[in-house]
Amino acid sequence: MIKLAIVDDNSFLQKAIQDKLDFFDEIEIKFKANNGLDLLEKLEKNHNLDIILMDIEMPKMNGIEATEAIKNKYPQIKIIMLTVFDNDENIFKSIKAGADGYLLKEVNPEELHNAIQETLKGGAIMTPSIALKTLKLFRNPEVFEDIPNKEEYNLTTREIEVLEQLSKGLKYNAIAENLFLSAGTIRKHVENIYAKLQVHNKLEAIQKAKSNKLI
Amino acid sequence: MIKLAIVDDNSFLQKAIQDKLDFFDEIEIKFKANNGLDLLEKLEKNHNLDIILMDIEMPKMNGIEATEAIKNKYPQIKIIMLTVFDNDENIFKSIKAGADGYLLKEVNPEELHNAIQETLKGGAIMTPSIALKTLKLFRNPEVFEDIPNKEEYNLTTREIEVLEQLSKGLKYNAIAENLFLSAGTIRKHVENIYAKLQVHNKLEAIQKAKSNKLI
DNA sequence: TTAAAAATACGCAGAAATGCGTATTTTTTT
DNA sequence: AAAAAAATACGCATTTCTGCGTATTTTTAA
Repeated sequence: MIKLAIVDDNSFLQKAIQDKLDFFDEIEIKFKANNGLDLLEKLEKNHNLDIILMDIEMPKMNGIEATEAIKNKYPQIKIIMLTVFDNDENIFKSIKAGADGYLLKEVNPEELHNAIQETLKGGAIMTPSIALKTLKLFRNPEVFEDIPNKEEYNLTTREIEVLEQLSKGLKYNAIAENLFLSAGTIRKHVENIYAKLQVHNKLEAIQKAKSNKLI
Repeated sequence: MIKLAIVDDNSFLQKAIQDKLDFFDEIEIKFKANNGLDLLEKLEKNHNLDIILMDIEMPKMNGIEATEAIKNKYPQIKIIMLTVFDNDENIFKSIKAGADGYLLKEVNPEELHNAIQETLKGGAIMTPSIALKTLKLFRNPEVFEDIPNKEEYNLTTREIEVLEQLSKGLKYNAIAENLFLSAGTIRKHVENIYAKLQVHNKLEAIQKAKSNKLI
């Protein structure tokens, strides 16, 4: 059985999607959620899910933010965006957030079913109009120049230096030797870095630093 | 009638494609070419064409170069890449060259027919495995630079799954919960991953996996 | 020239990760 | 049907990391 969830703030559209899936015996709709927050709460209780059909425009937390959160916490769960809008920004952000597919709500039951199957097999599915936009975005390298996440973290020179060493996979002792400091000092710098970036381990710190072009 | 051309240096594969299309009455195979140069010469005489099914690996002029040339001279002609290889480099270069779709030769007649229709309607079609690679390329613009020396590490599916979770910064306990395994099993997988990649911590494993496009 | 910020350093406690060994069950290949 | 590979799981010892507290010295800014 395929364990699936539907996320949409419009209960009519929720029902419409459900109706499309009712044709298929091996799909079990584990639950429905009305927005990203609602979904995260429900996943907190039970994350035994294979795939999520996600609307984008929703109150409280939209589908893109939710996708990002889920892919960080439960990366094994597949997510297909299912929306009425196909504007570049939504597509681009959805892909960046980690969506595994992107369909328009007008999709027919067979296509939806096929998309679910292919996604679970490890492929990806897009409606042709979306695929075209994806290709066009691809040919246009400017889009990759990120919307500068210009948050200000106020890392000091020393902290960035330590981050750079961290990002090489070096242990505290090795970094201390490299910089002619005590290991304790390195630890303290790392603590301060974590506090400033609001993370709790090396990997998260490095990822956040990279995505903000601090290193 | 849809006016179509097939470009492939292997006459058996040319014929195989033709056979797939013979089912469909509205498709007219205007001509076949054996390589990019051959195609350009034939277009010189008659460019009254709707769509081209293009192989990539060909002598004299390959499909990517041909696509670039044709999109420059006859941009109204649609081009679907049809190949046995789905490596990142080919996909990336094809898209950059202006291809309107990308299918693997194992595609069945209905899918091929559908792809032709959708492409002529102004959409784009990719097989799921290609679409996935496209999405990944999208998320990792760095990969555009280096075509790596894909070493063979023989990681298993499970090991890659664990690596992916590791790369999100998840702790062993969280990974265990996500995959419904014991933490001990995750540890063992990680140990085996380290042995295979010849590294000794998460960060090195993730970096090595990424640079070899294992994740 | 003070006050603030940054850099340095240590200690303790607990959490997490790593290395090595062993062993059973399940799946795949031969 | 047998052999090999993959996936599962535990235990023990050790290292490394993380969080929190405290404190001194150096550098920078008001």
